[in-house]
Amino acid sequence: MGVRLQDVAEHAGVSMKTVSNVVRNYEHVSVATRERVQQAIDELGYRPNMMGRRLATGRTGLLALAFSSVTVPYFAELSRAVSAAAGGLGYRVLLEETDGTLEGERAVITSSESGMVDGILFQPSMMSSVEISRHRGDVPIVILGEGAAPLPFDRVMIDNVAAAYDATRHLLSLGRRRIGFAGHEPGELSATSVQRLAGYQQALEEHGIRPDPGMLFPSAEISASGAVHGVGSGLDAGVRIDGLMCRDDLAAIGALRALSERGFAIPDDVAVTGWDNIELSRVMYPSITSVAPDLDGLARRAVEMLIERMGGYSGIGRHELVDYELLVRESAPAA
Amino acid sequence: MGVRLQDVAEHAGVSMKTVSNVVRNYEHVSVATRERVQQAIDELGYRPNMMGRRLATGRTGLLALAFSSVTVPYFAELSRAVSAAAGGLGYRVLLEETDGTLEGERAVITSSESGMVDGILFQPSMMSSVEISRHRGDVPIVILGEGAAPLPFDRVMIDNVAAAYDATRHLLSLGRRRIGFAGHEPGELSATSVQRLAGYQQALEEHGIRPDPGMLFPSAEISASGAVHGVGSGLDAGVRIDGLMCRDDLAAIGALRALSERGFAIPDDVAVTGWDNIELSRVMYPSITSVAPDLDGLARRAVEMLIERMGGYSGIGRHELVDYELLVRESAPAA
DNA sequence: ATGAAAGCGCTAACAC
DNA sequence: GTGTTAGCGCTTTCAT
Repeated sequence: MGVRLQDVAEHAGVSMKTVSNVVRNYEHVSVATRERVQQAIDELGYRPNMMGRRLATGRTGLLALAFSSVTVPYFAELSRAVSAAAGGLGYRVLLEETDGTLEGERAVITSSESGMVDGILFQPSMMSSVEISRHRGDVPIVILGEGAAPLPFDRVMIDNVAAAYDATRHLLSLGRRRIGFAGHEPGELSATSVQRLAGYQQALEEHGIRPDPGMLFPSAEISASGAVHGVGSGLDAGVRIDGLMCRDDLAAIGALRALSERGFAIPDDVAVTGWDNIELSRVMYPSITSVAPDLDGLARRAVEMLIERMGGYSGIGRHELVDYELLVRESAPAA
Repeated sequence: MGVRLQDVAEHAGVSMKTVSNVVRNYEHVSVATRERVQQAIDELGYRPNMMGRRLATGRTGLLALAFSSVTVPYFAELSRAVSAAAGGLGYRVLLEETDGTLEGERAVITSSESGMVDGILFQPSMMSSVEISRHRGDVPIVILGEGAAPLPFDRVMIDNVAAAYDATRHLLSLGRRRIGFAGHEPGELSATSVQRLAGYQQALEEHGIRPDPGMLFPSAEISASGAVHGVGSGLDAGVRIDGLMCRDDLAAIGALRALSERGFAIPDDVAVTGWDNIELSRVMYPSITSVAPDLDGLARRAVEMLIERMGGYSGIGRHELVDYELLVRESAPAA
């Protein structure tokens, strides 16, 4: 294999300990020794072996970020934010995809116990709080998003009910009254959908509008094409709306297509809002008015809390909210 | 820390070796012993420690997949394909983002030498062939895509010139004659842009059309919004086209916006093609005619070749092509 | 079929 | 300031 610490030590005529000290920038090393060792390192092209170090120290410098799929733009953008936040604190990020299945989520939790990572940032979609909390590993977990979160765990999210309320109010301020909701699950609702629907409903009721179950357009799958069909079949069944709040930007993109295909003008006939502020929401035509979570803030707090846990902090679960903002764009412009 | 092999051995009243044999499904273990050990494993909740194993075996079971950014939909979809292919062969995939910078790419190559992964799938964008080939580590590398690829390395890609030729021919078959190209770099071209432009040019010339440099719409950045500006400013400068071949689907999405904003109907006024067949290309309105690489085939071959290299194969670099297909959709429908 | 013991590459007491 | 040495958890000859 490659060059070992031992080899460098011999080459420089010092002990392994000294080389190790140099490699890890330990301060109490004489300048002369340091130089000599560094030269040996360069000459031999020595690279420390992470596995050996891990075994000796008990830590890997790796955090896992687990979510359903990296092909969901929001998660891809979340990855960048988390990588940046973690990188700034000396950690690298290992992406784990769960496929949004129970088995996938369980596999992530289980494999985390194999010592590959020092901590996990987990955005659950299927696992229940009780099941997550059964995880009694020594690897700390911080929950991302509004999914199940056992009380003892830290969690970071935005206030989904409030943001959904704001988005719906925006649609109401445009004079829209027949406001639908699109993109939620057809059967049992995810926590995400529950909260966003709650904010939507609250805003309508405050305006004296009784939410109409007929104006709910579920998606067979949580994706853009799912929304194309969900919204499309509702429209074909004769449902008429003048506003549409979508569970996420992907659903909004699908809704845009379903509406356009049928000749509805956006925003004139139907004003549409999305959620997540993914990059493409700015490029769509029309661009999409969207709830924009403070992704950097979310990532930063999540990583900070995780590192505190890894450091031994064992206080009660902290549930923190980060900011969000309604970005008003063409699909539902200012009044 | 957690439960060790040692603990299981004591609990079951056998040696570590025997437990190890059971864990790794070694066949020569008596049924009785196996059962007893398995029970001890279950009772204690033992999970093998990957790091210890790695140190002892010299392998991690991890492959790195390196590309510029996971927020590029094509790379996200590539990740899925690679994960699936690798998973089937007993490997997990570690995603490495290079940010499309030289430092980022160098960091990936360098850190690979720290023993974290057994092999690397690398889609270069900046590093030159000579620099890549200077990598004399013991970690095998397989190159993905049409970027720089030193001869001694294996590489998998689709025939970019041929695919670009096909896409342009499709536009020509629609009767379009003023066909532009959008989304390439404004300055020095990437290998990707070079090849796609070559196929585009070839098709035009074969049709007796002299490629017009004025119909080239570079993007300040390789992204959808880059294309919005690139195509937009060309249009505003008075360039008129009836067909547009885009370097990738993101550029096509940007072009769609730039054209629509200015009142051009797609495909009637301008027929547009993309590249990569990302999920959203099917959902756009109009949906995007796109060059669809056989992603699964590409991922499978790449992983297979990498594993062969990891297994010690040291033949000359194999440069393989996988299939592609022009998916005809609304933005440039069949004639 | 199972056990004993020697490492894999590195770190961390503990000496000096 | 630097060297010695004992592990970290696991695999793996080599015996038995």
